[in-house]
Amino acid sequence: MNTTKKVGRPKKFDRDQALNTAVNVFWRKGYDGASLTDLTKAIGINPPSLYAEFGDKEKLYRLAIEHYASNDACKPLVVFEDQPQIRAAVSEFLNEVIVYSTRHESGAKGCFLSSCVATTAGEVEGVQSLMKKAIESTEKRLVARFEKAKSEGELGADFPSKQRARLMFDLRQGLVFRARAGCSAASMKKELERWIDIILD
Amino acid sequence: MNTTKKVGRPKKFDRDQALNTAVNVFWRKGYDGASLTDLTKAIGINPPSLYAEFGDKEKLYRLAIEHYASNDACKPLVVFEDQPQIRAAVSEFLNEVIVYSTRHESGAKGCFLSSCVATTAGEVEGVQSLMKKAIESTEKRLVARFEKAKSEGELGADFPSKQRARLMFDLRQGLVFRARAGCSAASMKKELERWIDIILD
DNA sequence: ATTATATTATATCGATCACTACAAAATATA
DNA sequence: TATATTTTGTAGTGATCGATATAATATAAT
Repeated sequence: MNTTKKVGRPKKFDRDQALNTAVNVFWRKGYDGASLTDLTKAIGINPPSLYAEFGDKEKLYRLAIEHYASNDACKPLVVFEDQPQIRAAVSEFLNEVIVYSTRHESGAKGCFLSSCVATTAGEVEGVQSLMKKAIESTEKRLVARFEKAKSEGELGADFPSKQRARLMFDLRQGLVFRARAGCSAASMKKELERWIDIILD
Repeated sequence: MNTTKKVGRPKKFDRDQALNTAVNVFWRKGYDGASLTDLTKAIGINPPSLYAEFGDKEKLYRLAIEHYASNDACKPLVVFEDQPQIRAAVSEFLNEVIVYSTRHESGAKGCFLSSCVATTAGEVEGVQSLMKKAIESTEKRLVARFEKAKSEGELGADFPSKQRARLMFDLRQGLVFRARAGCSAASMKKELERWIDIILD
């Protein structure tokens, strides 16, 4: 009864797709580097439509961050949760980090949060707390996967899930930083096996 | 014979100090977020002086990056090289990373390269290669310190210096990212002992 | 058909951006 | 003292920034 057609001229854009496009533009150019012209042209709408839908540039930016953080835009996490074997999960997580930070659809390298949003943490209101939330939420999911492996007997009962989740997450930052600097996927995959050992003990 | 006084009105600023100030401004606001007004006011000069000395904003930015990378502005590296014992060196390196990424004179959190310059890697010409150079130069110095410890018998002859240098460097990115997100120094120091073990085997 | 509603596209707004022309000021040299 | 040289401070430049007022357009309801 509420999914029926609405009165008035129909929108010519999809909100989620627009947010996804906005993420990609911000990812490539940064918050200050991305102009309203960049954003509206990429989304395919005119400024008034953008302002009616998202408020202003700052609000759009925060919405883009939330969209990225919530929408499984960070594929490595999904892979990590879905792999049935824990060692394969860790391996695929790190592999996927390398893939998505070197070949993302946005054309940008690295990670949206750590290679781009981080710059605005002290400048744009609310960004720092969004970053912290994203970190906590990600670590929580990493820990949960380790705990699942423990309950299934894949990992010992004394396996320090929280510690290893943090370790894996921090190592990830190194990879996406290298990717942003232009390091090749191949060069980053070299040490991967050793890292898996370290993470799983 | 060439350190004598120069003809013409004397400059009222020091080039190195100006570059240091520029680093701090860029660190806080990012490349696009830092306006010429921000920069000239912080340095204490007028726009024409800045342009005569540094060319333009983009060139100043690249010079600031080089200044930061070359001038031991990254204190953890210096500490790592100076500590006589290798375990203390690793410990002090990580400790110093946490200190300088949470309490820097610029007022900004994180690391200039990974929390700020990274954003402009695909946008400002030459930045990506400067980042890569900084990574390679840093890793070379880390490796050299490990090799020194090997030659002094502190580490076994089979210690994989290159691998551990990369590991330590990548873990560092995690710390500075957390710092940028507002994580406290105390919360980051918790896992530190474990990390030292991992790095030194 | 007419009306109400919602989104569109056009054409801008003042403010700020990076940058510079110009002349006064401060030094060394002649 | 006079001249050459260099940097300074003032006062702007056109361009682009984020954001909007206005009116045309496209739908549903009457």
